[in-house]
Amino acid sequence: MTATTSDEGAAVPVTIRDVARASGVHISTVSRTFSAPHLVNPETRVRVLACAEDLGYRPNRAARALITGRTHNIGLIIADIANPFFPPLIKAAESQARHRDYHVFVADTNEDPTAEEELVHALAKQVDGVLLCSPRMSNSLIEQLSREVPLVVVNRQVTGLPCVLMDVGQGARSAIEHLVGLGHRSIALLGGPRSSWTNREMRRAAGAAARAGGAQLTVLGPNAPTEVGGSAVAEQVRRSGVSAVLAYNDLMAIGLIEGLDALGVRVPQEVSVVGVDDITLSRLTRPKLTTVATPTGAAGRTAVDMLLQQDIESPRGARGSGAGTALGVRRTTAQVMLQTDLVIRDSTGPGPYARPARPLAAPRGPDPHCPAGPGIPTAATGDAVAS
Amino acid sequence: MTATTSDEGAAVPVTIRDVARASGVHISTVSRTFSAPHLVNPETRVRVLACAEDLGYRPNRAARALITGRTHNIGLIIADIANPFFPPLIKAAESQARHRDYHVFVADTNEDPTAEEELVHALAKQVDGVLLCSPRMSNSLIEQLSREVPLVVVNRQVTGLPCVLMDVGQGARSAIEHLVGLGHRSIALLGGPRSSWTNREMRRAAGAAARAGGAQLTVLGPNAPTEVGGSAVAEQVRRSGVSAVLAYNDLMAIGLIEGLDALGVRVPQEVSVVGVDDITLSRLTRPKLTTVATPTGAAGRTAVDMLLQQDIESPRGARGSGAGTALGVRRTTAQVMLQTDLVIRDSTGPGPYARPARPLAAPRGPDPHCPAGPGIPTAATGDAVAS
DNA sequence: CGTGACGCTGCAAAGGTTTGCAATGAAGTA
DNA sequence: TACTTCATTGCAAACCTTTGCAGCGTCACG
Repeated sequence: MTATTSDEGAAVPVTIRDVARASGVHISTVSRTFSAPHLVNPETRVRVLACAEDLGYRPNRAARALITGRTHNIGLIIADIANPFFPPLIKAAESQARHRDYHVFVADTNEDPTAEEELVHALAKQVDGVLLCSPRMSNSLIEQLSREVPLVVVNRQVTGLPCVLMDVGQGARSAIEHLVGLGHRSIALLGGPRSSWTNREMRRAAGAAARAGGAQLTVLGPNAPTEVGGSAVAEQVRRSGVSAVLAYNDLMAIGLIEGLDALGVRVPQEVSVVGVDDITLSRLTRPKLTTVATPTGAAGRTAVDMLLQQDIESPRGARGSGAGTALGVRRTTAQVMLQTDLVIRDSTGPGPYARPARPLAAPRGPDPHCPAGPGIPTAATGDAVAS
Repeated sequence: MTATTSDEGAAVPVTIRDVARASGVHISTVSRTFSAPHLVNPETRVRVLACAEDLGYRPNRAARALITGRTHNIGLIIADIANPFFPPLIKAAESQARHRDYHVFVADTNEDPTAEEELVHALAKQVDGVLLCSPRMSNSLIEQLSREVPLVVVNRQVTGLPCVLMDVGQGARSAIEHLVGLGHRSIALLGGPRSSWTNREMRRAAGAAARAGGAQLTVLGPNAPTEVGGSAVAEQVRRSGVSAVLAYNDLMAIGLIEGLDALGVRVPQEVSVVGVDDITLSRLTRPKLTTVATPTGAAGRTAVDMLLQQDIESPRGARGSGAGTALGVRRTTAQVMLQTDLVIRDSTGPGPYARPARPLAAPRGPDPHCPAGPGIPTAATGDAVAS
């Protein structure tokens, strides 16, 4: 009869001390049995393990963290869990973390910069590092927070901090070239949140690509990066008279298509629409969405790797004179840029300046209006990855 | 010059002790300044707060948790974050928790019962309680785990534990009655995961309703509760010759519609499809999905409330002789059942035994085959909540 | 037989915070 | 004046674990 575990209800929390008492050894031996098994006699070890099992002992991770300075948790701060862009990233990060014996805690900020900051503070001491995904707060605040807890930023470039980026610039360029190749010369860009790095990148790249292709780009926004954000601008898109739209986001693209549909504007017959992300949903709506696929899974994995690598090379343990949770010297500050891919489906079609479908034996002569800038490398158009 | 906060890089973690030194009081006074302000002299308080602000002090929640036994965190274990059913629940839970000064940590299990168990253990000491959403593990295991950490179960009935349930039985009944009312007599039920409580409830209720309505119910499954799970059974649905399908889930319903489409079977002209959940997506696909709306937001809020209530009434603090983290005496064991609602959209239409569209002045006489069970309260059919 | 090495274990401090209790001093009451 | 009350603060134990150091016994080697 040691620490009685009453079988019904209310279990008394069993600590390392109970196990020590039960197995007749010192608590340090029990501790070592779990954290440094090779240091304890095999016989003792099995006895201790048996007692622990018997009592249902589980090490208190909070107490352990207090002294080691390592929680074996990582935090994942997400702008909006409801955006289907994120779950694949979350799952990839989780699986990668699990392989390294880490747990992931996800927190949602509702696109609110204040919530972001508060969450970083709240997580700081309970995790070994934080992945900041598509943050909405300022770069300077991010830098400041990075002094409190190791940070890896996803979808945002912050100098001096490790970042995982997706090449949406390249993606936007491909999309514009695709549209230009289809004969569109008047294109709208549906902007996302103002504080989004992705948004700025797309704008820059799309502008340049349009200029190079002899097309005119109208920027509409900023808008909420959701379906309603997209459907809300449908009227504006129609009035603007463009024949094609590149949306910040698949969700917005889908919302826009809905909105246009409600206005009696057909996609892609009257307006072509391209999204970004290639969320699962984009394959399920009609028309299926042409979109720029982003490597979300790879981003999650990479981000976790970078965070853990950074943790490992820094001093572990908060013992001694102090520099606590893995801060300090020489942090990896690598910035990784991942490729994106244009996936052509059914929401894009020939525009007003389109050349005839079959280059040879064309029924109608080539469109005289087409000023098709000479050297545009019109990326794969007809025969691409179409679903 | 007290604890120097080197401005570039590597900040030394500042503790309560630093603040005490800086403001010339004992650490206990600093502690009280934060956790029991009314106990300290206003003048002292402002001085301490100023120093704390100055040094950038933040209480170490892990250490605090170690002694109070309260982390002010709650864990949220989710079967599959990628299922759009969950985000609204997560967000509602988060917002409710935030109001009560709690943080929510979300973890995804990939529908894996083992991961579920492991996650509960990992979370146990780092949160004050766990919300188990649509768990896949056994009831007995859940009961056992509930001895380690306060638990609230969502979408599963476990006797002796607080549960938040959605009345999918009622939902399935309404759906079947709707279909029967439309003239369907041969209906399939697309089952979900075997270990799902919702699945069993639906099966039971749908079976009863079909019997009452004089229709025949074929159960197909179990299946993965995803689009691919749905599209995978399209062929089987076609072969079975049913004219209507009730799917476990909107995702499956949408997948099924896709799959049928690929086989050239049109919805709702040839087969009617009803989903469950009313995820945002169900309004965006064509045809728009008829579905049983579940109150996910309410479920999230209620679950958090029940958990916190349970925490509050139990002994706080792990001081004294012990019953530690909020276990014990008289836990609330309420089981809440939330209403569901049938939302009729475009994926359901008249079946083979349909009565003519206009009851009066019918062009064709009433179908002689229709054995329409006398007293079926065919819930709102034509003029319902249609989008 | 003495010495050193080694394997195993115990001791105690440390990590950052909370909190019951006691001490201090001032104000109020009799 | 003596005694009580009250507000404020300090003291130190406690939470659970890890870990450097030292002690002990055993064994091998010289």
